[in-house]
Amino acid sequence: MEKKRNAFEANIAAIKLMIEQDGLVPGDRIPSERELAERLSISRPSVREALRTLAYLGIVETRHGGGSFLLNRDDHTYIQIIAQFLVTGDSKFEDLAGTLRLLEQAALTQLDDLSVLAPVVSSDAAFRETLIQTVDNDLFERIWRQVNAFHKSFGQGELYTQAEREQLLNRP
Amino acid sequence: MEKKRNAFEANIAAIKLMIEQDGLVPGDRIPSERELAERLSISRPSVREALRTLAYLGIVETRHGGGSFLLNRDDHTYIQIIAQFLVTGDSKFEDLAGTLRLLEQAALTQLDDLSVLAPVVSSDAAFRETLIQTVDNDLFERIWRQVNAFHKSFGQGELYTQAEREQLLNRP
DNA sequence: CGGTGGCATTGGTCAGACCAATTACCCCTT
DNA sequence: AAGGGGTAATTGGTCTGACCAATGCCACCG
Repeated sequence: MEKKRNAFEANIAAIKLMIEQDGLVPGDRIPSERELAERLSISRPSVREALRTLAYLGIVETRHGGGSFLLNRDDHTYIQIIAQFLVTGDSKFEDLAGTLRLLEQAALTQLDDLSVLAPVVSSDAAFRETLIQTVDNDLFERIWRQVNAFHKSFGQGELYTQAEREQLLNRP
Repeated sequence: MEKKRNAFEANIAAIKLMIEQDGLVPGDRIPSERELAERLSISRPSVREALRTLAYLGIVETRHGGGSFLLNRDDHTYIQIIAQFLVTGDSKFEDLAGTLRLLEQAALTQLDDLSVLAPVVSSDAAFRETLIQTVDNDLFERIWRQVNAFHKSFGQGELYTQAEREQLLNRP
């Protein structure tokens, strides 16, 4: 019952919970701001503060006069938006590349048949995409995809050179 | 110039620009909501919608009665936000355990000196915690921590048996 | 039957008010 | 003069109500 402390975040959680309980799926329209305010017993400005944050994170989309809609999880743009604030993020950029290498290294140790990678060894993106999909773990794949999107938002090129990719296929 | 399209995002950009132009550094106090509204020629509710989003992303912190302060970028709570959305909803439980194993497998391949793990081989939690820390990658560690927390919330016990942990130390 | 204009709905923005927490400041005591 | 305490000003938190702007629905008209 820690009520008073985080009313704002509680409102965000309440809206997300309501979306869940109403069984809304991506593309569905969510209740109007006025209806949300009434159902949650909060004011419309409070609803809006939560809704704008969700919209900024790319979880919902609002159309003037039309309503608010639940977006696909893959449409989330918050990573690019957050990256906008990381003007001095060079030190953390190494974390991104390092994490990607770790994730892909893990996938590689799981892989028995390396032949599936041979056709895509010439493309960095396709090579890594294929590698991750061999794991067949939805959560793992989502994590990789988000980190990769974050990494790409910094405008970097290939993660491995062609020679590195070929070497990875011969090692294990 | 700028279109009417995205007044909200324009407000966020304007606040960010003002922070830059005022030469504010992490820890500094930013102008009050009322002053921001006046300087940007927008209403206080509009200022609040932008500020609340920045606060949710961990870029600023607001203290009731005290003001709003610029946070250190190294806090990067945005990673927590990203992780929070990665590990919500329909993640299958077996994906959680599988992802943890993958992450720890990746850490293991990076580790040269296995002796640091010997003292903690008797404890599943300590073993895995120590293993992750050897990577020295903040983003990687946070991702692991979030997945592990979610896994624990399902009330599961040890991820590896004692025999499995000892085997991991002898393999490479 | 199709187009179209009006009206209800919904998001966008604003002004003002009041409460709650914090901070600043002045005055009194020592 | 220095320190402490209490009060007023400042600031964020929330709400009410209002009006504008964009959209969508639907009855009406051609």
